[in-house]
Order: sequence, then C-alpha cells, then structure tokens
Amino acid sequence: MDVEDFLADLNKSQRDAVTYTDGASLVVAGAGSGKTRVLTYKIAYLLLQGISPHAILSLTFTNKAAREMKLRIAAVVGDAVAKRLWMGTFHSIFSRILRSEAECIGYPSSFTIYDSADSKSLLKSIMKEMQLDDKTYRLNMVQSRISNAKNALVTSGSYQSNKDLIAGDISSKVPLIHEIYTRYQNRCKQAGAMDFDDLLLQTNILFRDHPAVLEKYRGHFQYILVDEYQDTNSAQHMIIQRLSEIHQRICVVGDDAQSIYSFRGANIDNILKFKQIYNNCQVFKLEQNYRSTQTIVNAANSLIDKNTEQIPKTVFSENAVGEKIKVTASYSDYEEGYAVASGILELQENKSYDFSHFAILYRTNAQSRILEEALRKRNIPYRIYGGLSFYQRKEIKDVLAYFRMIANPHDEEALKRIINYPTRGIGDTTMKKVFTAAMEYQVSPWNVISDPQAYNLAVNNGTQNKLRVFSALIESFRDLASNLNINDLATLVVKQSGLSALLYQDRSVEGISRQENLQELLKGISEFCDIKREEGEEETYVGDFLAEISLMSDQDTNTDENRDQVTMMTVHAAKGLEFKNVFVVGLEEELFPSSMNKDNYKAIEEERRLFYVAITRAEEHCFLTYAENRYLHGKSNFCTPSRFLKDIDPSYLQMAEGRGRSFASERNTYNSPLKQPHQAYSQTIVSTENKTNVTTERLKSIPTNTLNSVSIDFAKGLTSGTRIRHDRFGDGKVLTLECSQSDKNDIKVKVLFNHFGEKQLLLKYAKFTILE
DNA sequence: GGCCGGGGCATTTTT
DNA sequence: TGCCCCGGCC
Repeated sequence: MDVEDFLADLNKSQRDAVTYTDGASLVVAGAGSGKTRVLTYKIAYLLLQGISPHAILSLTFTNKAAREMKLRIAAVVGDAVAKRLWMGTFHSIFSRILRSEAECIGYPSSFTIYDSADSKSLLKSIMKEMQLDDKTYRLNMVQSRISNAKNALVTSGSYQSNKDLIAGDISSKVPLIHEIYTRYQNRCKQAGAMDFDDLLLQTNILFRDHPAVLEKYRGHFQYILVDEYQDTNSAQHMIIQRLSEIHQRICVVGDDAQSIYSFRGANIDNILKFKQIYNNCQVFKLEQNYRSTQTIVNAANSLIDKNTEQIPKTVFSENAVGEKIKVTASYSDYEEGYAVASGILELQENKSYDFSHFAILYRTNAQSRILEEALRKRNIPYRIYGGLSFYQRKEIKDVLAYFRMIANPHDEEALKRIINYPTRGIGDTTMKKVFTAAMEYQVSPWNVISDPQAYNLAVNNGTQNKLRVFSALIESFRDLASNLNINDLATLVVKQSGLSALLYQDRSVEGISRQENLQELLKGISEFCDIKREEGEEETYVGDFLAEISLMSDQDTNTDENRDQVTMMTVHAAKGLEFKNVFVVGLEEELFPSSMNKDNYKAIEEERRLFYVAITRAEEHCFLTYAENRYLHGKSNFCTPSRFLKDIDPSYLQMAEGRGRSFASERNTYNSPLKQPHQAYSQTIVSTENKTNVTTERLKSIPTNTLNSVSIDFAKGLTSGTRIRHDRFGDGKVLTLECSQSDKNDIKVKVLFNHFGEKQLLLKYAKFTILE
C-alpha cells in the first residue's frame, strides 16, 4: 500500500503525530479531534514500515476500544497481522504477562481474578473475623482506601511503615486499615487470586524484583502506545515508564480536559507532567474538532477555560455554526423529564431524526427513573445503560464460581458461593470452622475441606460426609476439565451440580428470567468456542474461558445496538461516544457538581471536566436543563442552578423563553415554589427556527490493501470472489482459499467482510451461506 | 434454611 | 423514596 495515499486521510497535525516514531511523544487530542484515528493510523504506519506486530504494545482502557481499533487496523494490514499485535486493556495484557511469569512472584499461573464484588466479600469476612464495627469501618471506604493504596503502588508492607497513611487513618478513626490490608493481601495470595488492582501492582512488583523479566519485555516491546492517558493511575504510569525507559519509543494520547476518573485513582499529573518525565518529548496537539458545531465547541471551550490546571490548547470547529445551546429551567424534576421528552419529540419531527440520535446524560444513575417514566408516557423508546452487567447477575456468577473452583479450587470466594448452593447441608457453622482451621494452618479452605482430618476439623461424621461429597464433586469436574472443552464441561457442570434443577423448579417471572440468563450464558460459551475454533484453536478449556471473561464488562456484551432508541446513561459512561443531540439534565448545585465534591477545588475542576465531556458528546444540538425542586432521598429539595452554567459564555446560550431567568444574577433569589404558578410543564426546549445543516465529517473507511497469496479455488463451491454471508460477521467477499499440506480438509478462507475487515476462517467450522 | 420486616443508607465505576 | 443488609422467627 502506498504510504502517501494512506496519510492523505489525515490533517497536518494528525499526520505529524502519526509519522513521528523516533522517541517519546504526547498527543494532546481535544474532544472529537480524531484521537482514535491517529492511534490506529500510527500503528498501521509502524506496521507498513516493517515493524513486527509482535513488537508493538498498544494499551486501551476498555476491551471495546481495543477490539474496534484492532478491526480498523486489520482493514489496512490484514487480519493475520493485526491479530499478532499486543493490543488490549492494561488489565488484560498484563494479566497475560503475569500468567506466564506467575511463579516468579508466588502465584499460580491459573490465578483467579477477583472482581470488585469478590474483593468486597473477602474484606467483609476479614472485618468480621477482626470483629470490627462495620459502621466505623465502612466497606466501601475500606475497599477504596486499599484500592487507592495499590494504585499508588503502596503494598501492604509499605502501608504499615508509611507514617502519613497511618496518621491519616488514625485521625479518620480507622487505625486498623493497614491490618485489614495485610490480611486481605495474604488471603488473596492464599486463594491464588488477584483483584483488578493487583494486576497492575503485581506487574510492577514483577518488573521491580525480576530485572531479567523486565529486560525480556523491554526488548520485546519496541513501540508502546497508550490511549486515554489522562485516565492512567500511578501503577499504570510506572509500568509504562519501566518498559519504555531505554528506547523511549512511547506515544501517549489523551485529553487532560477529559480526565474524569480520579476517584478511581487516575492521576491527571501523568499527562500534565509527561513532558518533564520524557525529555526530548515531542508534543502534538490535535485541535480541530470534527464532531460538533462551532457553537458547541466554543461553549465547551469557554467552560473548560475556567479550570486552572490544563495543557493550553485551542480546540476549534470548521463545521456549521449551529444553534445555540438551549438552557431550560423546570419547576421540578418531574417536569424536567417531561420537557426533555417533548424536546426529543419536537426535534425528531421537525428534523426527521431517529430516536437513536438522542442521548440523555445525567450525573447520577438515580436520575434515570423519573426520566424513564417521562419517556415511557410519551411512547419514546429508550435504553438505559448502567446497572448490573450480565456477568454480575447472581445466576451467572454462580455458574462461573463452579468454573473457578475447577480452574483453581483454592479460590475462597468461589467456594463460599457454591459450597452450599444448591444446599448440601453445609451451613455457616461448618464453614466458620473450616475458615478457622484454614487460618490456623495457613492453608486454603479447600485444603481443609478435602482433608478435614489433617487439619483437625471438629465436625461430626454426617458433616464430614457432606464435605466429602462436595469435594468429590469438584474433583470429578476437575478430572474432566483437562480433557473436556468448556462447552461440554459447562453443560455437565450445570446439570451435575444441581444448579439447573434448582433454577428450573422456580416458575416465577424472575425465575424464568434467570433460566433465560443461564441459557444465554451457555449460548455465549458455545459461541466463544466457535470463534476460537474458527480462529484455529481446536478446543477451549475452562481456564481460557475464565481468563477472557473475568476482564469483560457489560460494555462488551451490549448487543442489539441497532434498535432505534434514545440512549440514557451517566456522563461518565458517555465518554468516548457521540450523539447528534444531547440533553444534559440535572444541572443543579449539589447534583452537578455533586455535593460530595463541592468543597474541594480539585474535585470541582474534575466535575467541570465532566460537564465538558457531557457537552462535547453533542454533534448538532445540545440542551441543558435543571429543576428548581428535586426529590432526593425521599424528600423534596430546593435546587440552585449549577455554577457551571455561569461558566459558559452566555453568547452561546439561549434561555428557554418565558422561564429562562438569568441565573447569573439571581442565584437563590428565584420565587419560592409556593408563589410559583403551578404551571403544568416547562416550556418546550426546541425552537424550530434556524434550521442549520450540520455536516459532521464522517471517518472515511480505511482502504484495504490487496492480497496476492496463491488461491486454491475449490471447496464447498467457494472461489475467490464468492460473496458470502457469515452468521456473525455479515456479508463479505472471499479473497483466497488456502489448503494445509498435511490435511486436505483443513482449508483456511480469507474473507473481506464489509463491516469487520479481513478475517481468516477455518472452512470446516465457519458458519456462512453463499450469496448469489 | 428461608422468609419477613426494620433500620440505615445513599456519586461517578473503562478493569 | 427505595434498596440492601441483618437479625429474628418459623
């Protein structure tokens, strides 16, 4: 492929950022400025320069981002090459490395990954064992202190000797955090488990304590790229720094103005101070916004300008000027919902938008209920994002817990979940004894259960027998697991554990839904095996499956995106997305900014960035609404308009007629609700004048290079050029067929799919039909 | 072991 | 207001 042609799709600064590959670089990418585009092109560019895909490490924050990027790169360089890239989330890439180096740091390579619920449950047990008052030691607080420590690379050992932390805990009246942390860490290790934070912390420990291992990966990863750098925490930053220290070929991309995850340990200084850490660092600024109207971009700029700590940049748009941002006051949260619903319907009718062109963004999930009600009353289809993800549902976690016990029986949290589910007469009393014995002998509860006598477990013969039956069940699964693929194993486990019988005797609505979820899981497992098989892996075992899904979130499982629905989500969840029309609701003091952050200047700046993220999601229309009264925790509260509304240059705003007060001068002076005429609903938000045609530049599809490998034109009626429809990848065209020399039935088909780029499929497993 | 009711509580959550 | 957790009771 011609490199010049390929670069012609980029603007000057994007091109400069892509082609600079000699040393460290920071790409400051304003909202909507083609950040992902630069990353994908840069990787493709490196590959076209002849760099091995193997030598490129590229890190993202979500699986979805990694997958999409891989797909786009595959469209340029082909699936086979893209597949060999080290591309994924920090957590998935480093869990992979940790698995292969696990024994250096004393973990089994089949270690379990504890999700946040597992780690909560373990902490709860520990605090109970320590007889701590759970009102003083609040679970969420304890968990976040430990998590913050890990993200700041403070191990349990260094926590204990850190005077500031200890003093801080004493003054917060929780002096025993260090003790909880130490016990927690020991228990995780005993269970052969790492929590999400461990994946980063242990990687650092591995690299710190094993120079040879570090050298190996340093040599391996010749180029390192990191997306969303503003959201990295210290642990991630340190891993990157260690790996890139020698060659300095690191490129980080991000936008300091969109750093909104400090509460999860993200450290905005990582991006602000990047230049100081890497001398000779080149800075590229992507300042042209291709997403939004000029008005939206300018309004967002005027807002973020009020923050003090930021990298100077001038984001601009050459799109249409667009309409002003409409600000609407409503009497109550209820009417705010009504106003939003009316706004959607009106705009939709006037400009023939689909429902899927709208998003409603809010600060807290609790706000969704009332909005949902308003939309439902007006028959507006919607989809709420957030809430329990598929893998967090009880019935799913139960099945997965059996798998976890099979892969790693020392997994204490999995054991707790299933030992008496379905009921086997092993109750709390027995388990308490088991845990006490486990602690006394410094072994895992599984060790105790599988050999009670060795650990002097004081239980009667009946109980001993029950334990024996349970451990025999798990052992029998474990015996099978090494020769049985996960698909067959899953069917067997669900049946023999008694789970399916239990689930299927419940005929209630919820029960039926649980059964459906179980079926969904089994279907998912079967598809997972199919995918692996098509990619050339004959069998997938329980460990492979767990390794993959324990780092998946609901973001990855969202299917049926094609429905025409209004999107409702928190502002946090909307990061990285874009919509033609955006409603940002609940712009009130105490809510946005959140009351928890109002006294802290840094926190207020983060809330302001959050608002910036919200506004910049909009391509064509942006609406801001607030209510004067809102139900919160069961009682009605008077609300003051958000201070952030005053931060936006008023020339980009339009107050909804009739009720558009100047909140700038009237804070706290609006009429009391009693004096307010109880008019039914607020003014509708949309004005029909100023129809502007906003043209948003769409990313051009990446051109595909041609292939020239030898084709063997037979097998199932396929020849190169045949159009097929694949069950999952949709329509595509066969490029080549290739027959393995050892096995004539082993035919690989390269197909160029319209939406998924180039894929290599194994003919005997691929599910497709021939078109024409 | 499962069900019911009272009390306390309440952001945001890429992994 | 509504959810979750715990403790008490059957």
